Amino acid sequence: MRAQGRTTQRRLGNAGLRVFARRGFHETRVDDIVRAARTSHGTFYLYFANKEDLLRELALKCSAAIERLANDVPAVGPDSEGAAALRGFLDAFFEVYAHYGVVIRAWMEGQVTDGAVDRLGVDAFTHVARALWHSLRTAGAIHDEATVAALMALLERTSYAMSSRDLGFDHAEAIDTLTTVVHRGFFNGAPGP
Amino acid sequence: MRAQGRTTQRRLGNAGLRVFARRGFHETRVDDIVRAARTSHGTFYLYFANKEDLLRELALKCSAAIERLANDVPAVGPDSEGAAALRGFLDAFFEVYAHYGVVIRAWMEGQVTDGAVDRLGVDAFTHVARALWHSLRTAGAIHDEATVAALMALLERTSYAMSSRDLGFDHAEAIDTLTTVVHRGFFNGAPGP
Amino acid sequence: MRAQGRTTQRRLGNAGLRVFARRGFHETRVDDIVRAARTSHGTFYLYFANKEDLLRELALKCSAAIERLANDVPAVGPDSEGAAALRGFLDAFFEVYAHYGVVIRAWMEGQVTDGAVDRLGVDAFTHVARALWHSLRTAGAIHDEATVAALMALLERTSYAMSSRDLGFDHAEAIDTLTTVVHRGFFNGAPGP
Amino acid sequence: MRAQGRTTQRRLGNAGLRVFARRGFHETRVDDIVRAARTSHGTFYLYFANKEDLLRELALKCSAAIERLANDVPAVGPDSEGAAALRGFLDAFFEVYAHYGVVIRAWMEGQVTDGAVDRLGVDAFTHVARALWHSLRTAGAIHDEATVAALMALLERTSYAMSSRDLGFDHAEAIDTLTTVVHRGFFNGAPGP
DNA sequence: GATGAATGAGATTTCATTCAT
DNA sequence: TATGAATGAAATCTCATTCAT
Repeated sequence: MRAQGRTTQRRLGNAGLRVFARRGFHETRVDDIVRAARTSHGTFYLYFANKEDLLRELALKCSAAIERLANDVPAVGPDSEGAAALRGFLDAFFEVYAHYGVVIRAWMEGQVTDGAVDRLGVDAFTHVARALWHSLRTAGAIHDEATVAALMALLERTSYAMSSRDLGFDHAEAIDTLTTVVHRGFFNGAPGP
Repeated sequence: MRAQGRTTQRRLGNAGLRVFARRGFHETRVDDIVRAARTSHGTFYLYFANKEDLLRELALKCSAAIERLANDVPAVGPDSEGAAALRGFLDAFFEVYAHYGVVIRAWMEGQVTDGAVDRLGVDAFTHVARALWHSLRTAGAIHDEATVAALMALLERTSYAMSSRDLGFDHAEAIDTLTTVVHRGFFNGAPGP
Repeated sequence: MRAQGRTTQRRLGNAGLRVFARRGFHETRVDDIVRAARTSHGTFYLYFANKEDLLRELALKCSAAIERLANDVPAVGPDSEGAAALRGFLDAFFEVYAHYGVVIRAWMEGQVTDGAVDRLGVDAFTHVARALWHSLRTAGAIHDEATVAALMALLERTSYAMSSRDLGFDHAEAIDTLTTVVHRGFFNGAPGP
Repeated sequence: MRAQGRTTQRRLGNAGLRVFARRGFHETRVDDIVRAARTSHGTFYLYFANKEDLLRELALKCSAAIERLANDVPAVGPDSEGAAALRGFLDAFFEVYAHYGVVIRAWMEGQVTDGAVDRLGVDAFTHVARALWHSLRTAGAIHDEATVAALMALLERTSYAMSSRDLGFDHAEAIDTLTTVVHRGFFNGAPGP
């Protein structure tokens, strides 16, 4: 594949991400994607075996991004410095979600049927969870499985809400509050001034 | 419509809930529903204009169930009695979610296109959120909008995880832990012994 | 069949005529008819074998009405008295058409598949044509087959136009003019004053 | 759309005209059309939104043909030369009707639901009527609205009869007679020898 | 006599995918 | 490498007709 081909493939990938986000995976027609990418049906099938294959490719990129997140889980101390570190991580988390939200949801709803790729996603999230577990333990906080699951849930759900529906509150402020809540509720953060 | 008709309609509604839950709304074929309800295509279209219309009807019932939840948000004190009250509410919340999870997800993904019904759902969740806000205030805890949103997110996301994927942990135990986390993290609950 | 039954049957017949006229035979649903007759599907099939059967019944009544027309074709002299006689006939013709137009059209379009009934219609129109032929001959006018066909066509087509589309001209005036045209063009009527 | 596509679309249009003529619009199944055009269901819906849309396209062509007729209405003198000119026009009129009869009937029965296209048809016929009005006036004959309407009716109805049912008389002879009748009855044509 | 529920054959329509150019 | 045309399997939906009550 040469430069032109790679460009076309990338254009299709981006178009897919855009249209999936707007319409949802199932409601998206191949026709929508090729129109958004300003190319043709024939071309789409030149680069992807089918609609799911495109999702799979996007899922691969997404899992890589999540793995990077896992490596960036910081140590979170009880003081304001810990809160800042936590906040940086939450920022990064939401960033990934804003970009790959659809893919993540498709994942969670079991629409990624390729077992290997599905596994990659589960693994990536597991790594984030494990990193959080370590961080919680380091902080001397409760760190059993359920707590970690609850923390993950909180992050995912909030990300989803922030990326999909405009809930009428300020983005930065929301992260601030969430940081506080997570810091105190999960990481034994000290009550603020 | 007579008794027999009402029965059939109810049977179709229940079948829909079952099949939607198993297959997801988009993947469900009208054929699946009528087979599950042991009736015919024609009969389905006698009672519902189409698949979406069935979802709409289910959404109506669901919003009523959520409204009932909103009325049952208890006062949550810092002691173990408060924790027990909270736990009761969480139980009820998960119950509704286990029953109507698909509908709620369809709602959140914007598949309920009837504006009026969509509004009912938003309203119902808003009422729950407002009731939680009151309860947080009564408990003397942080109760700004973002905190409430985060709490709602935690409940929803955990409910989803518990109703859809078997995460390999015990149901009752999970609610226990969640109760503790929410009690301490959101309601100023006293640290356990 | 007792009085109540006959009433119901008549109600269905009238409803059919009404709905056929509004929607056309093919576009009419049995459902439309029973709703218009304020009765039920089951009842409809109590009195008619199917939708076509209703059309057949209406066609029977219609052919009787047309036969009566055939018997009322007057002698048409060249003077104003002849014109008056002609006008009376045209009035009657339009009357029948206004009532049974749909049935006649269904006939002409071959939607009455019962051969015997179709024949009744053809016969009835043939009788009218033959009566007109006699009248033309009596008047000393051209009276070959094609002329009669053309005259019939003129009557039918005008009736159709008058019964279906509002062409923005006055009904009575239209019959006056048509009387003049037919009188002069077909019956050797004397030019007016 | 490229050459191949245009060919296929035209093939479908012609097939539609053929099948509509044979079966009638309502009785025609999309299946009949694609079989006649030797193509597939999918292809049909590639070029037309549905059966009505095809009718609409045909109606567009038809209205153009009728507009051409309107421009070809000749002056009709009282002598045999006038009769010949009239005959030429009637020939053209029947030609159009033989080709587009179904469409015209569908029009008159209100099956063309697109208001704009319906309007085109009404306009086209109005133009023919207006041209006939001019011609009648030029000939010094009665030329009020109703007379023109009657003349139009005669032409349409005869065309319909000639194109749809074999009435057992000779085509050419029928036009001859009609020419005579119209010439004398409407255009003040001189009585023949 | 009357009813509304149920049916299923058949029609319409969609859309992922293949193919010839 | 790119394209638009073509396909047909599968889905949705309609509605005349039958039937149990």
